[in-house]
Amino acid sequence: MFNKNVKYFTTGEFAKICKVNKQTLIYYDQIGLLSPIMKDSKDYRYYSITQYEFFSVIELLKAVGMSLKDIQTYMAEKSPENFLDLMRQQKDIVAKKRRELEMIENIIDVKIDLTEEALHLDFDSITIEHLPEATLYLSKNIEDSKEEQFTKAVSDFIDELDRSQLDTGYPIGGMTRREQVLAGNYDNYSYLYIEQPQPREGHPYFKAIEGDFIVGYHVGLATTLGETYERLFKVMREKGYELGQYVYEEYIYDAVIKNREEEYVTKIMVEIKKGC
Amino acid sequence: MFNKNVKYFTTGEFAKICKVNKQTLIYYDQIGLLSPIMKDSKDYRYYSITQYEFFSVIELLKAVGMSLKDIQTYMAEKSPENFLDLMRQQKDIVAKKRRELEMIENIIDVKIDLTEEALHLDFDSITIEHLPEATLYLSKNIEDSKEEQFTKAVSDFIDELDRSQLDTGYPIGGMTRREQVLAGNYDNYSYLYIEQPQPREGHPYFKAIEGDFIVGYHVGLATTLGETYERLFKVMREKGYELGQYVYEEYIYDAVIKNREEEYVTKIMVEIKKGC
DNA sequence: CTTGACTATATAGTTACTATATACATTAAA
DNA sequence: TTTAATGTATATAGTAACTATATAGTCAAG
Repeated sequence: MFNKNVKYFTTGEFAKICKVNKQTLIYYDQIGLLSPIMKDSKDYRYYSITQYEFFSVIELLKAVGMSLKDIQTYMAEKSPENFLDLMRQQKDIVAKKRRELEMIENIIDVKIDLTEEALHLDFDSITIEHLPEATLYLSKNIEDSKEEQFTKAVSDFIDELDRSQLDTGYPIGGMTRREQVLAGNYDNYSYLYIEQPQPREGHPYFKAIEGDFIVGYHVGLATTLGETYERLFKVMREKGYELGQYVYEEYIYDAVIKNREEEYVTKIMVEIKKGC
Repeated sequence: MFNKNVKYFTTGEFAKICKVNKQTLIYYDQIGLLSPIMKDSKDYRYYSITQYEFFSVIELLKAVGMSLKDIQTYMAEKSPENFLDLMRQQKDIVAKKRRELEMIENIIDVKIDLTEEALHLDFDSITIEHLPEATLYLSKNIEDSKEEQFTKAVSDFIDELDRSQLDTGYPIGGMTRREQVLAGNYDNYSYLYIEQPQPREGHPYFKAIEGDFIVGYHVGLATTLGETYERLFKVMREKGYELGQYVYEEYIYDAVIKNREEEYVTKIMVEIKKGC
């Protein structure tokens, strides 16, 4: 829309308009993606303002993730129809990217909330809490699983989190069945789980029961988890409770937040019921 | 949350879980960003499942645009407080990125609409149309401007489009004042403009008047625009109209869509009024 | 006991710039 | 009018974050 074709921009001026490095324009010229409309006898480049519209489409296509090579391939076969096709494809791609960012925003919010909460916790405390019903997405049953089975189950679980966008930012936890806990096998999980604060249709969710829990924190290596379990059970017995169906374990501080394994913090939630 | 520390993943298995190339994990190990929890005597790498949480945070930070170096810098100084700070920063960055993508989605929609419309146009037709009021964002006045002034004005205009997110995907057009058109100076624009279908507060917009226009299309180089203007004026006179305040020019097909300049199409909208 | 699938390292290639070195051109100030 | 600053150019090297390839050692199954 500028027929003032007499008026040209030098490489520096055009780079400033485009908000890129001058070298980038020279590079685009070299690879033949965007060449100046004119070169003078001294090989000085001159760009016309019509080329800005061209440049801004390149930027658009770059922003949606197209490679310069693919952009070039399109530019070699320009037509209104091809442009329409391209735009329609990119529309879907960019919508997907936008939704991904929205998911990341949610995950970040969850991480902020969880970390803020963790900062106010007293890791020495053992409390009896009434927890509301929670929706959990579970892995396959992994109780007594062998190495390959466990590996496969974890792999499948994480695959599904990715595929179905079930990664909410909440930690991945482990549920251990009452009988295993009583036998001292704290690390023989029945399921892995991840909390779903906004459960969606079409997934087989597990509803963690609403009820009373003894909640405590284990600071240190997983190998010494037994000590914390003993402390919890002591309180449980003192208060006249019996072990419920499941015990839940989640990392509060892990390798993402703490350097040394001895500083990792595990939250343990023991389902309890009044002894008869 | 997995104290089944006995169960390890080989590089290949872990790469599959993380959905990355095996070489990428080796690379991360080399730069010290994410090293396996264990190496055996044959230098085989073994990852524990706790490292997946770590990996997924790396992915999150990468997704919001952090460099591996910056991620590494954070990881060297981990603490709940630093993690919180980091997440709060990233929250804003990712929100900005999301809004950018939303803008791109809008631009793509506009480009699709405009291109679809263009496909149904008859470029030989000359029509008299009643156009509704339109909101335009204008450049500085560039009538009779010298080369540097013009360059500066264009540069400032485009800067402002970027800064204030006024790039709607509509073409940048040129408005020429009646007197210049009458004198045959079709290329002496008074203003550049871009249409704003959803005008926002706080900008000095120009309201293109609602009224009758002669609309025609010029196929070919801008240097021959005069011919099309003559055809338009002929129709104008025949129908007993007089030239209104401004003439508007926009590219329908430009370098983004057509290869050869002779195929470019310019839409010309001539404001008209009934002769007295 | 060999075959196929895995592991490792080392090195080179890739993309899209970005920086640097060197040389020539233009412009503004002394 | 010369000189200094700023601009242009090319050529080449460096960068980030992989990715591919070549070569060699390891392991488990038939």
